Amino acid sequence: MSEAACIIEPIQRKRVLVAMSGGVDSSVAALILKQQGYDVTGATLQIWPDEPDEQIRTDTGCCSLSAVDDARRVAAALDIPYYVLNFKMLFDNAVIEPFVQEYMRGRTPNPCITCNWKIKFEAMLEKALALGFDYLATGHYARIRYTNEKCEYELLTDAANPKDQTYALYRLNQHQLAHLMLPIADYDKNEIRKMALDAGLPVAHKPDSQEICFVKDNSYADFIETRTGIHSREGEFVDLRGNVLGKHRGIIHYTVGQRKGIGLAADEAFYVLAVDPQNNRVVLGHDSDLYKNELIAGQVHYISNLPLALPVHIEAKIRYSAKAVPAELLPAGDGKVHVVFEKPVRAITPGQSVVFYKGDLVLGGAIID
RNA sequence: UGGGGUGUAGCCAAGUGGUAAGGCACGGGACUUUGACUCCCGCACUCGUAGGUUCAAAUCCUGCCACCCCAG
Repeated sequence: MSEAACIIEPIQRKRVLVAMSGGVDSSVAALILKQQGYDVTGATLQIWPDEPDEQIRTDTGCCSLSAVDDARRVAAALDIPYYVLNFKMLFDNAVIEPFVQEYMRGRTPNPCITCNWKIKFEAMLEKALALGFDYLATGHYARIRYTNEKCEYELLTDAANPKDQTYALYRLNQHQLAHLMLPIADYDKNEIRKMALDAGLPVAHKPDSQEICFVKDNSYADFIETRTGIHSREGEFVDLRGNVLGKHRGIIHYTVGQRKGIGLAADEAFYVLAVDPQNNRVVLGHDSDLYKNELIAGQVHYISNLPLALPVHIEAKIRYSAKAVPAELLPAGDGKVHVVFEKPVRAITPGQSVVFYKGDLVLGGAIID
């Protein structure tokens, strides 16, 4: 196939809106683009309703309000225009509400994936394009490549980079990739911090974010109870045979593979094997009971427009910090997929995403049933 | 109130004269842009209680208390 066959022409203009979280990564992303000569503007999403002073957090979190202050200072230091975009309603509807509902159903959602999917690369990107920008840029660790063979954009991991974030980006499509820049992809975290330091950015030493951005103190269960007004009901811990082992504090407190917080003393540690919202039960077992070699997943998404011929051998990753492991991807009816792993994997968790890779290439992913 | 047994941290449990293992739970930290896992550290100046023997006792002796079992 010749280059002439390609329909999509890479865009040549240079106005870039950088999604600035107030953290080091996105700040340096803006820095790099500016140094490369792009017409750079910064923007922070305001996604969480204003609250009194306590909301001014000084700790981590990709999206807390202190993020706005930090991002604004970085923008000033870089001498670029800066805006705050109010996405509170959308964030509430598209991220927080589903997050809460999923937990109520006994599942374990990943709000960061939803946020990237619905907010950053959908709503924010469209907003940027509507405002006349050519690109949206973020501080994610992942690479984008345009291939002339397929006339498509590809999302790639940086195998050497332990900060790889492709797991959270598997919902990207061709349109989005065509307008997305990930400037920090070729650097590692130490280099990024050094660049921030050298440029005198005020966030050079800010710690990495790590909590759910809209939940304080990691107490997501409290958050759910407060928001829904429903106090979680106590229920039974049972073993695989249905024997009652004790009482749990409400299913929203548990996720598959969890050890902490069960409170039962035994010869061997107990882990959550499954959450059963119908009977308000939590099934417990031991570590060896957590390994399974297959899963069914829905809401399948592929990055390429070209259909992926199933079955196909891939590598699959079942959670953010897991390793991608060899698996076979099969059709499962209803538009779902059946993933069969070569070796059993630990703690397959409903609500989490399974992401498909082929070497460095990110193929797509789905949400585990 | 006859006989036997047991009593070590929140739970289980080593230890039988030489100065309190371990597991689970729990707490703290590291790691981590979800929830987890994992890793590291901590966790009985004290062994039901009161005395006694001994250079030295959780370990031996005695009283008391508690619980369990078997008998009537």
